[in-house]
Amino acid sequence: MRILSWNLLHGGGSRIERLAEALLSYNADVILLNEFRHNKAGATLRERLTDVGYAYQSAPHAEPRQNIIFAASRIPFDATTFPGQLSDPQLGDFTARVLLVKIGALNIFGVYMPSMKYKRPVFDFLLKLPSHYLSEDSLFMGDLNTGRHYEDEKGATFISAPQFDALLEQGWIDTWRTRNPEAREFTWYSRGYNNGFRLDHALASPSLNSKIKDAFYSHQEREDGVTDHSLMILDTDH
DNA sequence: ATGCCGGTTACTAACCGA
Repeated sequence: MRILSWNLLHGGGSRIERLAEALLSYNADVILLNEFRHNKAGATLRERLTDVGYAYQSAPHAEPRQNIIFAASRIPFDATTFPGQLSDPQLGDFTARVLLVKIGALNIFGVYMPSMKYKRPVFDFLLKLPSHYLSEDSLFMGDLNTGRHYEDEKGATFISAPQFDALLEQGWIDTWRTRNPEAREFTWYSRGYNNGFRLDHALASPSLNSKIKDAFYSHQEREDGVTDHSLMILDTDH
């Protein structure tokens, strides 16, 4: 099974045809998108996906201008979004940021992490998930908007790096890093900081990790200006 | 050192995103 994750940047807009073309070229079984929007570009993309067999699609309810998470699959799945659980006493409620795509015994949590302090309740939600997920075939995949200091960024600027590390300490496995321990690749580039950051990740449970044949990024589309993030692909034995 | 930028649109000002 091939699982693909990609951030469209503000729903895609006029770039949507280029995004669709690149997306479909990878022939993934399951597609997780960040910054999808329920607007014209979103509808165009859904049509393209439906046309080539992605009959199963899911996204939380949202206003057309909101950037949300979206999943499409050629294999039937059960979808669960997590909005209510993510309310925070200090930060308030916000749109669903986690979309569970359940395919048989495989739990794929598509994640679109907010920025800055708004990451905290979403990380807390992931950290407090029932422990059975870690012993099953499970995955957190998407734009986590963070990574490890000095490894996924040049310095130590990530706000939620301790929570990212806490997920790894729980036993979640950074599928790309464990296969590329010394590599330095980035999935987003800041012109302001003049630095690259690896923000897009796939964290797998041990049993799922043992079934992953390959975990890699494609940077070409980002370099060509199709969107501002690299895309990520996982190939599993499923 | 994130918006002063840059992309998007229930558009041409307001929103969102490292």
